[in-house]
Amino acid sequence: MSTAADKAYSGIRTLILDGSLAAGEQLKEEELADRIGVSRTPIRDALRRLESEFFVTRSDSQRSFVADQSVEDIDEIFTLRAMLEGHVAARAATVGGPDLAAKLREIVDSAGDPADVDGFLDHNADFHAELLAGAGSERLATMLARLVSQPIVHRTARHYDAAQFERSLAEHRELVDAIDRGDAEWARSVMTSHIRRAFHVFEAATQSLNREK
Amino acid sequence: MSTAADKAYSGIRTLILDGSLAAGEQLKEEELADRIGVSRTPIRDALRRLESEFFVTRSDSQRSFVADQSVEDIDEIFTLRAMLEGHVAARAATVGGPDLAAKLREIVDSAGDPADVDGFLDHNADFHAELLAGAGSERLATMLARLVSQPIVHRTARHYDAAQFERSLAEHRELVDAIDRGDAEWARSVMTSHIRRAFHVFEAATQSLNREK
DNA sequence: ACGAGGCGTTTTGTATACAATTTTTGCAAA
DNA sequence: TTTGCAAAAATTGTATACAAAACGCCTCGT
Repeated sequence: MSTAADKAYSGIRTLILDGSLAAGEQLKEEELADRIGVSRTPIRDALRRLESEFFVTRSDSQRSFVADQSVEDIDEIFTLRAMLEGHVAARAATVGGPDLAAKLREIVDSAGDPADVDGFLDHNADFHAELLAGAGSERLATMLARLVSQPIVHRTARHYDAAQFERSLAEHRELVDAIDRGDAEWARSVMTSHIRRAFHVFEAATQSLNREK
Repeated sequence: MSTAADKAYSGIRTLILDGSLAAGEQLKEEELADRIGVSRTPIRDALRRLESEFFVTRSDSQRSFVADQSVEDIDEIFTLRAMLEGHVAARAATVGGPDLAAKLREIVDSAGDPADVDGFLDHNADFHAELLAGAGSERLATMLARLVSQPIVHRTARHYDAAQFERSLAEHRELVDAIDRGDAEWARSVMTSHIRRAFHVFEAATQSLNREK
């Protein structure tokens, strides 16, 4: 977070995520520059980066807008994520083997109190990161990073109850078994279910939220 | 191609693809600026864009390098592409239906002389574009665009013989049938084979090329 | 009323100077 | 020789001024 470009990036990202900048709204470089306190140059950098992560879209004539994330969009994101992470799991099972399984098992076993949401999020992030490293595919890692916006993961986890945390852990354990045995298709299936289930938790939470209005 | 940024983008891209800039070589903004005849600002833009398309990577400390595309990298690209385009085909079959099939059939039927490589490439691009539009997923379209470097598609097609062009057309026709009937899994399978086969043509061509040395 | 075209305003694009950072170089001491 | 360190050089980051392009509004003609 040391450079102005990073400041611009996380600044704009935050403004979008907390709703200060509404979906569909136009992003004006100069206005953002004033608001964040840097010049237009790092703002432009940040906009390009946010564009690559689908937070911002550009019109045919280079104007930037806040991308809207409807439920359909989020469904699409989870679908793509399930596909890509399923592939990661399969690859990890093929190339990682028992060595990778051992490392992952260590992470799973160190999981703390299921009631601690932040602890779970850290553990979850560690697990997925180690798995991604184990699959050894740079491109895949980059594509996933661009696709998976952590705020969505966090919002999803905040709606987990104790049983769901347990289930998530159990899925991780099953995934480790699949990788230990080198069964790619098993690993893929477990991961796909894992992500799809997360989507439906998210969806249910969103709907109940909308009903409240 | 009207702006300086576009000029920088395609200029650098060309330098990479024709080998003037070797894989792993460092890209210096000022040097590129001199070489292409624009200032550093549009060069930086272009580098970010090329980075999002996996042509350029950046070190931990922001230096840019030409990404090397080994056979393993290309295998990975085709694998990811097969997965994503397979998904496009499945989605197109689900949401597009007979209407989309009719549009696609029109394109397939207008295919010209199989011996005309450029004609085939145009036809092929039209077909895949229409299919992508039919699937109606912005994010998927963007991800694919970033992943699929047209030069690789072109290089692959240059190694097709008449029988392979015919087979490619036949696969397109089968895909249209699958979409017409709304059979998502059929569509996915056809597309996956279509891409995997293209990979192996590319691979074979590359290997025979290496043997010549 | 309605569309075409022109003109001022707003917004993005580009060049350039300077600042900050990283890498390399050169030299001295162990 | 090797290591550590500091100065120099190379490279990227940032601000800013000006250029170019896009947009919106208004008028004018039909």
